[in-house]
Amino acid sequence: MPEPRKRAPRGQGAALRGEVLRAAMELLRETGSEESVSLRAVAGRVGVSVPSIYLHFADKQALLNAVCEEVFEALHVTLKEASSDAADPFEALRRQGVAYVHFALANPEHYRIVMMGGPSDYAPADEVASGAFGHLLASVTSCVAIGVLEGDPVQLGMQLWATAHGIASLLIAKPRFPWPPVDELVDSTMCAAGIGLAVHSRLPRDLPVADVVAQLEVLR
Amino acid sequence: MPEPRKRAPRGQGAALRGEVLRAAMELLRETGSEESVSLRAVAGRVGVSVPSIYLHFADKQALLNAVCEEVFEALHVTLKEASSDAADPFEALRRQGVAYVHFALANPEHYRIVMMGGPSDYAPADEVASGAFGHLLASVTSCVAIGVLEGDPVQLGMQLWATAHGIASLLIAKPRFPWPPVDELVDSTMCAAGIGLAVHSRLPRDLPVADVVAQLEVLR
DNA sequence: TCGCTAACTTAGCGGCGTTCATTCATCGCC
DNA sequence: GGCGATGAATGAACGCCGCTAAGTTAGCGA
Repeated sequence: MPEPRKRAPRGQGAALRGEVLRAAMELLRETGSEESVSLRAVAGRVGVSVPSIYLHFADKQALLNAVCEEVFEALHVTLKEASSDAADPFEALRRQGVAYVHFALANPEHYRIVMMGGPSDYAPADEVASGAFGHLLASVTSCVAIGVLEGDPVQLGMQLWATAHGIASLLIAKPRFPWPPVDELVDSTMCAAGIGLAVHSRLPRDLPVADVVAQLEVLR
Repeated sequence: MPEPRKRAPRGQGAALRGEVLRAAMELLRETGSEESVSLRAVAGRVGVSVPSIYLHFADKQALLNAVCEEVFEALHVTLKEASSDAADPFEALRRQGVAYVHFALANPEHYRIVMMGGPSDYAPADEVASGAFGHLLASVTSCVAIGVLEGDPVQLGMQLWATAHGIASLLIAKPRFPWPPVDELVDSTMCAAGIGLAVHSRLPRDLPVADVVAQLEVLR
């Protein structure tokens, strides 16, 4: 039943690291649940004994963190592609939000361990975090530059991130909930969030929302 | 070391259920991590043997689900109180959002198992879900009635829920992230979300956001 | 006093992450 | 060709976990 693996030649011990990482990601995808990614299951899939994993990963968490790095990078690439041919930075933001949620739904367990895990689960390295988040930040900064958004780009970026994450993580955590059609929910929420930020940032504090609504009637 | 517990009298077997549930919630709060709430730890705290728990809960998940029910109900009460003295339904929504995030941050592990757990972790009973969510829905419906919001109240409610959840769950999952001041982040995001929904729902499709922004200049 | 039964325990299963001492296989070197 | 050195990988075990089956204790009605 198990497939034994040939011992790596002298200098190639590190090859096992890649195989273990690969097996963990596959198991996560195939089983769809983190808890069934046990070291014994990973070792069995690679065709190796359990303690061999400890030659390349300090503990199970380190292995999962390595998985997270991969996922984070894949997310970064996805967001970059999604927004590459946007007409303007605001449109780029919307596309990134939609792509973000779609990525999460396409890789729910991967997304879960990266973004919904325990507080100690994964603290992305600075360069990794600055990858995906930095890309988002660049679009936000462009929006501020052309006057569509106002305020601190970091805070604006986090608010948009939180919005996309809110939809993604709820859809993942509560799949049985009677959600409306996902695409419409995602698109509409991201649009509303963007517009909300644009509008809110240039409103006088505590202006009754009714006044805003009234003013907008002329746009219809 | 452990504190033995006196056997309950004849008809009072169910008393143990309450003690177990209480101990589980306390452990969750004190340790701040779900994984250290083991049946052995719970049983030890109650002063009882592990299998006794199975007299009242089918398995560990059932115990955690019972914890979730308690948390959900507490959340419901919190939201109701927060919005009870709001001037208008839109203000009620904002207050509910802020209270929601504060509740989550005050009870992070409880919030985690209810809202960020595995897909099978907790499917709230209909009457429980309709409690907290129903209350939110009522406020949304009022907003639609007075014309501040437009559209399907259920979808609008879910969008607001997702926004609040996004902030709460990110703050819980990534506590080391350099967040801006929480109160301001929460308040500003909830305001922006509400305004965004109000504005977005009454805009022609694909209206460039720049037009909206230009129109709003008069409000300054 | 006896028996029934609710309330609870003892003992143990298999699986988990982790560790330590050990074995195996390959390499450069004489 | 033999051989020690060393990198690659292992076997066995520990303590914890959720869970189960079988057994024990205590109080009530008859």
